[in-house]
Amino acid sequence: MKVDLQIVRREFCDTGIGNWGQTLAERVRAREREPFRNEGTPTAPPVDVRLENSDIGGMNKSAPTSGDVAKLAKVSQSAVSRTFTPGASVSAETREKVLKAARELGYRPNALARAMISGRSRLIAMMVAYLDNQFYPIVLEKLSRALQDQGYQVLLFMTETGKQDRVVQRILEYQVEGVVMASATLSSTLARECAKTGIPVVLFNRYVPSSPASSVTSDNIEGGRLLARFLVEGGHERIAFIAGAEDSSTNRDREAGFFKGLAEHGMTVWARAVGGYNFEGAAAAARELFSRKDRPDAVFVANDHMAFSVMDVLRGELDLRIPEDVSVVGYDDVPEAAWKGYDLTTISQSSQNMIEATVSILLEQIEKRVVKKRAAVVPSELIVRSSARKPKNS
Amino acid sequence: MKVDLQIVRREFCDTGIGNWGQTLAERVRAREREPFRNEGTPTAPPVDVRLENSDIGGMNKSAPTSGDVAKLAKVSQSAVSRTFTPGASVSAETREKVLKAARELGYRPNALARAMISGRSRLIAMMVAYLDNQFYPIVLEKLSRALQDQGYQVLLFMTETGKQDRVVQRILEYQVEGVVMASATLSSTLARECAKTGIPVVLFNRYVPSSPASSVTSDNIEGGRLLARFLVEGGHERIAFIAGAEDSSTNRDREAGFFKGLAEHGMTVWARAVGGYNFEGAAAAARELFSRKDRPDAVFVANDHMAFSVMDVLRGELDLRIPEDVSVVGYDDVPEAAWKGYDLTTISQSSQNMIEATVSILLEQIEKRVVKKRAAVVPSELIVRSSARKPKNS
DNA sequence: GCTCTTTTTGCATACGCATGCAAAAATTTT
DNA sequence: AAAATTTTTGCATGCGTATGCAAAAAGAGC
Repeated sequence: MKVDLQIVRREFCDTGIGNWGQTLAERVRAREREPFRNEGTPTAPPVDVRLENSDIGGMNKSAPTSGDVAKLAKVSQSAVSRTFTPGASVSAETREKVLKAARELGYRPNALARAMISGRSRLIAMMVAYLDNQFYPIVLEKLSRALQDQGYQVLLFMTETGKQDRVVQRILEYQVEGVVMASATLSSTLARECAKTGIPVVLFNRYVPSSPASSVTSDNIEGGRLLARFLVEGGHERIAFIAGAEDSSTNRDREAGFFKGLAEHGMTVWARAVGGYNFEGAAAAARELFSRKDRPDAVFVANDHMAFSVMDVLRGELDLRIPEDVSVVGYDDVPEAAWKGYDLTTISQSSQNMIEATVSILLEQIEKRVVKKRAAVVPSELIVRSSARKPKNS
Repeated sequence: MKVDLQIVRREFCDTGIGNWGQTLAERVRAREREPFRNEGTPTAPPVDVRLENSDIGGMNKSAPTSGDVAKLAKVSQSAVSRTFTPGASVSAETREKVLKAARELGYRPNALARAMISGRSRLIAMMVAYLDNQFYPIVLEKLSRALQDQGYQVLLFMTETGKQDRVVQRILEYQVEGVVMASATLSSTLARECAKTGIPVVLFNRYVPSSPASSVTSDNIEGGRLLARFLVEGGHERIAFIAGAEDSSTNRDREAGFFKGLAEHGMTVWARAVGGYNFEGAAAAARELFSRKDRPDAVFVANDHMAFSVMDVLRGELDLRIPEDVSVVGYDDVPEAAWKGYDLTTISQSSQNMIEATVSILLEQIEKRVVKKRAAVVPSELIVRSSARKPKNS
């Protein structure tokens, strides 16, 4: 077994020899005449490593088990298990023996077996519908890191409208200990299905009163109000709104707060269109709103992702200047909003805070084995940039 | 057991009552006076669902097993297993009985147990260092979808430089059947570590000659050449380069191809700086290159992500016009490159093709149980937009 | 030294499922 | 109708680990 491994490694070394620079030069030269090459030949000759039942010389090598370690360390399998279980009762002496043997064999506990026996998979499912709105990749990254730090892993599930049921089945088959549904447009019956099984579900950036699932949102209503006030105080008179997906709670709340905010200043919305939270929809909505005469002089686009599209249409197609002719504000404060090409005034919903709330809700419910509906609302903050005319006195 | 569930559900319904509109209005009103509220009280009273060892009335309810289904259907456990194993030998009659019982109990096969016994976890690890460069979220999304379609799931691992070893341990503990390392800056010894265990590893967007891991890249050398030619033919005379991470293969190849391309037209690079594939590094590099007199009239930035930052500095801080004063080209063709605020001329490395290659390499090696180094190179295509002066005759 | 308490250890079992094997049932052939 | 063949079924076992339990070992106190 050890010998086998050595052979394998020597093979790798043999074929991999040659320093980087030379290899690179070769590759450059090789491509000088033939510009494109699909599935190009590997620079180094392929290295074959046959595994599996070659039955030559007896046992197939496979990952060492706790039993193997036990045998080598001359202790029981339980001792090995306890060595790798924090808080279990092992003497320092046997622990050392076990660790030594484990190192020698390259032993790693099998997380799946552990999950089975202990009923704790340490897996959290993350359901996402799309990752092109930059808000979600960032959430995914932060959530994944936070959970990793707590000893959990993220199992990723991409959903498509229509196929969501099957995805939920898969999630449950994998015995995940919690579910984060991060998409504004996921069917809420899914959350109920999950909750039926007793695993905690967090609707991320979404709130459904009738659902048993917990939720984490920013204060979308307040965010909408802040934007309304900002635009009104900026002296705008024809203020429009471009909605996201109309059946999403984020859109409803942002819109409700926005309208409320307008009303508080004695105004109403000048025009409204629906962008569906996607790029093309937003562009179409912008064309619709701004090609009539009496066009709006300001527009709140329900999220940043759409706002970029709207700004492209306004400047590129309709020759309008931002913010001189039209003010544009968005929602989310994704990184691109700070890029100078857009410099978008927007509402920051702190992904950091939202992640922390999510993790804390999940872990609490997992550990206490109590699924309790919680709704965390993190504050919204107005981020003023240059895409909208500012109030005089601020 | 069934009764319990009913109770739980009724509780949910009771608290969740009230149509959306009313709830919304309430929430709006509730916030009129107190603008911000952290961890706000949930709109609906919390719903408690106690699970677990209440020991009242005997058994705890837990997920039904194949044994439970077998008992109800009056067949053996094997029959249940075979019903859920495609291609196994079951008569239509018993299959029906089993399915009926399964439906009745809400049975779902336990993927972890299945993985243990069959040795096939159907889990693929995806290692990523960061998701702020939009190229990677897109890859993650597409890869995840593609694998899902093949019956696999993606287990996500975020790595930080320094903590990578621990992450690899975790990956291996979860018995993943394959690993995709999607980051230009991952230590290559990790790939070797994985390969030692006999599971296929694909370096995504990275190539390491000395590593046993397979790789999928775009033709970075050719891409660099194409850009060089494009800039030269565009009449630029002082062409600069801003590198990414210097130890990454993407940067080396892009740079090598670019220099080669310049050389083919009798030119050499005018200036060079290092941006490290991150936003701030790129900005600093731009300031460095463009604040001396005799500033470049064109710059190739090693990826789009950095290019956006460079463009912001050029236009925002240095008051240069693009492309009139400076031409900028990037690499990757991330979605933002098409946004009108940047409209970046770049090289498209087709994530679609790269994903397909990745999946095909992985699945082939998983199924045949043979780990063989393969290096797929997908073609690079020049995408001409407006951020760089174009050649006269094209 | 001996008893009493605390810690350590190994045994045995269970987690939920897949699968080889042989018996049973169904089907085909003679 | 009996024999030969094919299909279906159940039994038993094992995947790799965690853990309750009782036996063994190690300390503590006298």
